[in-house]
Amino acid sequence: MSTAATTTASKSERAYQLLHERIGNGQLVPGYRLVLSSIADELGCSVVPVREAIRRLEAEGLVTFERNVGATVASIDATLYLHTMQTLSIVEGAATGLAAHLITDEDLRRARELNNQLRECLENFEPVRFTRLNNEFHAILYGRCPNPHILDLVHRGWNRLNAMRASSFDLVPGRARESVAEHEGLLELLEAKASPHEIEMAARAHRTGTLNAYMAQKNQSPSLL
Amino acid sequence: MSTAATTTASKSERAYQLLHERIGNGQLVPGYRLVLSSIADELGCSVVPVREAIRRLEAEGLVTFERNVGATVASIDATLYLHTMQTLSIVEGAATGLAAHLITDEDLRRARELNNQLRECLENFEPVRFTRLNNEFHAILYGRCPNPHILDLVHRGWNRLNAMRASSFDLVPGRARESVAEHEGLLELLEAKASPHEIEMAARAHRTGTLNAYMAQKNQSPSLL
DNA sequence: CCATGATAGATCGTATACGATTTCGTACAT
DNA sequence: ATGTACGAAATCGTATACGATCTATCATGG
Repeated sequence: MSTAATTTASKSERAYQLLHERIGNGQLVPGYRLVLSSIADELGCSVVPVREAIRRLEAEGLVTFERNVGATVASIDATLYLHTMQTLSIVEGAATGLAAHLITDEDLRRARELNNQLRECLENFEPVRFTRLNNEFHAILYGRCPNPHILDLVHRGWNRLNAMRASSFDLVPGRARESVAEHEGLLELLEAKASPHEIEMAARAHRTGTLNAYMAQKNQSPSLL
Repeated sequence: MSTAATTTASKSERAYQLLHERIGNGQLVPGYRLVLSSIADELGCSVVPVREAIRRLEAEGLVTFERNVGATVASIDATLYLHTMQTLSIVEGAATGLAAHLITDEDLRRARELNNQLRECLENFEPVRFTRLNNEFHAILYGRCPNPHILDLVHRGWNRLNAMRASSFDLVPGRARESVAEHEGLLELLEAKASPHEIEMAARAHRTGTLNAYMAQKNQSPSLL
């Protein structure tokens, strides 16, 4: 009956999505205390669905939960950031490598167009748009990965990283420019039909910010971090 | 007061662990219907904690859940098995590579001892013990990985795979023997202080069952599957 | 002034109850 | 005999209520 999107979403699902979005866009900063009853009141539901939503967020690492104490938005730590980024570099690299031989010319064309738009963002200093387009760019590169589990891990990693960046870790200015250049290198590898392994390692290195070093000394095996 | 282990574990935690174990050891076969009220009765608690436990299991991929219908132990599919194994190969490989430079001589000694015991299991045909010792062996190799997120992913992968094997996919007879030989190769790489990248790829190839092919043509970049 | 213990408040954990949805069996019409 | 409609049973989804546990505040003694 409803032409709009699923209006039959369960309340726990709505609670989950609301909190997920608010954590993702920085409305809920790390350390913020999530009180079940307050959230339930705001959503106009009881605490049971809210509890379930929070446990799901906990499973994704977006909130921490302590028995009889409560939930707080996961706080950030340089080590945590590093670990998350490292994990993402591995799974996203693998996804990109697995997707490489399935990517279409149209995908590559769109990716190249996005990368040009990223350049514009750099010149006009549009960090928000940059982040969005950057996500789109990478989503194209790994999107054809035929293994849904790996794609799921990539999304989880992005979510965690996103939650972190929105709060305190923001783009390192110089890094963004470097990133766009690295994208170019990735596109060239893909267009040249390089081996999946080489593409995987390049995508991984891009995340770890050492693609250039990798390209310079690619005969030597690259360190993981 | 209680000298025994944590008696204060929440009921949802107990429900989770019970179901997790039963799925892991094959008591609950894929396709089995998990009815909240029945489990609640058996555990002597209400349905709310059971529901939470089941959603956790769902998040790990051990059960599937359908709104207003119920939960069933995740059924197995050759594709699902392949995807799970592939994911595990990637994250476990990465974990092993990251752990390589932290592994101790004592670790290697124990690993070698375990591998010898695995050989005994082969000769005496002890598949159950083989599986247990095999898990221990790999746990030693990747155990020193300093990134807890990656370790978590490895454990999730093992759990899913374990749930599958216990039910219908069992050890391929010939593969077990091959596996022990590949362990030997891994140990040699570790003892020789090979590069993390090389160890990562060897560990990954071991999972995908193609270490030998990899060793034979290791100049060429190995395909991911 | 500081340490310690008790009390009150806040919050979580779970039991119970009831409504919503699905599924399955049965009767009926074709 | 087969397909369909209807109704009952089963099961999930969530609201509400109450007990358990933690935290913070404050009084008391050193």
